[in-house]
Amino acid sequence: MAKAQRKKASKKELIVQKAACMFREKGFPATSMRDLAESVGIEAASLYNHIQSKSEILQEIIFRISDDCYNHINELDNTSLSHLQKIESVTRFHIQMMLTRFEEYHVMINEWIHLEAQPLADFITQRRNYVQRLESFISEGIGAKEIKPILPYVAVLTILSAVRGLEFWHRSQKTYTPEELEENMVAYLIGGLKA
Amino acid sequence: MAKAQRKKASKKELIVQKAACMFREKGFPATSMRDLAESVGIEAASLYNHIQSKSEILQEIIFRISDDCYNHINELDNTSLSHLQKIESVTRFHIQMMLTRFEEYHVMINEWIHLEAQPLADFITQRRNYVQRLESFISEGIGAKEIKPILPYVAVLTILSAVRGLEFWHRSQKTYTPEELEENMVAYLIGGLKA
DNA sequence: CCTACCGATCGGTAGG
DNA sequence: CCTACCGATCGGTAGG
Repeated sequence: MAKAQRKKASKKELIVQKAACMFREKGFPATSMRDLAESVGIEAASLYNHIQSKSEILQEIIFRISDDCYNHINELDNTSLSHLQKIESVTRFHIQMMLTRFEEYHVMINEWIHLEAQPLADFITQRRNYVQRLESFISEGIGAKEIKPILPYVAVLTILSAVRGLEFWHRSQKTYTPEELEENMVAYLIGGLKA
Repeated sequence: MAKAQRKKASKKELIVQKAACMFREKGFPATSMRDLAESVGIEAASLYNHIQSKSEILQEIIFRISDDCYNHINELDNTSLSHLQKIESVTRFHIQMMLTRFEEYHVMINEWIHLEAQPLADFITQRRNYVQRLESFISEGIGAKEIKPILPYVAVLTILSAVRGLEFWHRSQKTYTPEELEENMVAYLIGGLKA
């Protein structure tokens, strides 16, 4: 890769990171390109040398995370984990996303409505698909008597939403360690599923 | 109450209801007063005969719901419910809020960041207070051996966030009944706490 | 409740 | 990467 390209790519990367922070703090519509430019350290007009549009930035943030989630469950197919262990793995994965890639994950979860028509449709399809695959882990686990009878749909929504609660820890900071939070939440959510 | 006042109050009510719908759909910053006026059926300027400002509407929506939540746990003090039963009652209360007062509850949960400085500070204080009182239900329940040992903070965040998952049911609509959702979620969240 | 309009700010472009 | 600037739209007010 040529030096100029590398430099450009890393500047774009900086813009995307700063944008994730600001979109999380204030929301996508309430973040102006001028605010963003200031936090990057350039003029608003100069942003457009690195990105196409405001909404392109949102797309990048969201689909990077969403693709990572999708890849994670794909990899589970090649393992010999039980159905319950797969659900546990997904739960831990989301908890870690929330704890270590807080800004981007938060933006995906809270700002996806502001995607433009086509990416929005793609996102919704991808998420529905994702939820359905998790539901099948649950229902197969119930069939195998690993998991208590429960509506798989409710179990999946509960797990995926519960993780959002860690947002508040991220705000208040430091009273508990990330490990404590993860272990307690896993014990609650996975323990509650065990047959 | 004079007839003119009653009429005015109900018009304001209509504005607040329509605003709740639109804030939920598009978010507070992305909803313009012109959009809102159109959905009410008047000109944008005329809105200001009934309300003071855009942010006053947001405040009304949020504090109505938030006060109702707060009142609900206050009433629990006068009951002889066990600690676990109190947590169950709170869980059901939030599930019902999500199912029956969807727009306003959703706005409270997702748009509170857009409150102005003073109401924002009030909201954060009230919510922290609320969370702490729920934590004490949990820790007393653990002390009384009604509830499994768990970090009360994690249990409370998990329950309150889990309810947010029902947002997606509200979107997709009708595959399951509200009762099924409530009973399944309560079985999962409360069942998972039982000692 | 409307018409007319305010200053501010938005996302984005031209041209260098 | 900047200066200069575009048309559009924002929340809100004046005056009737």
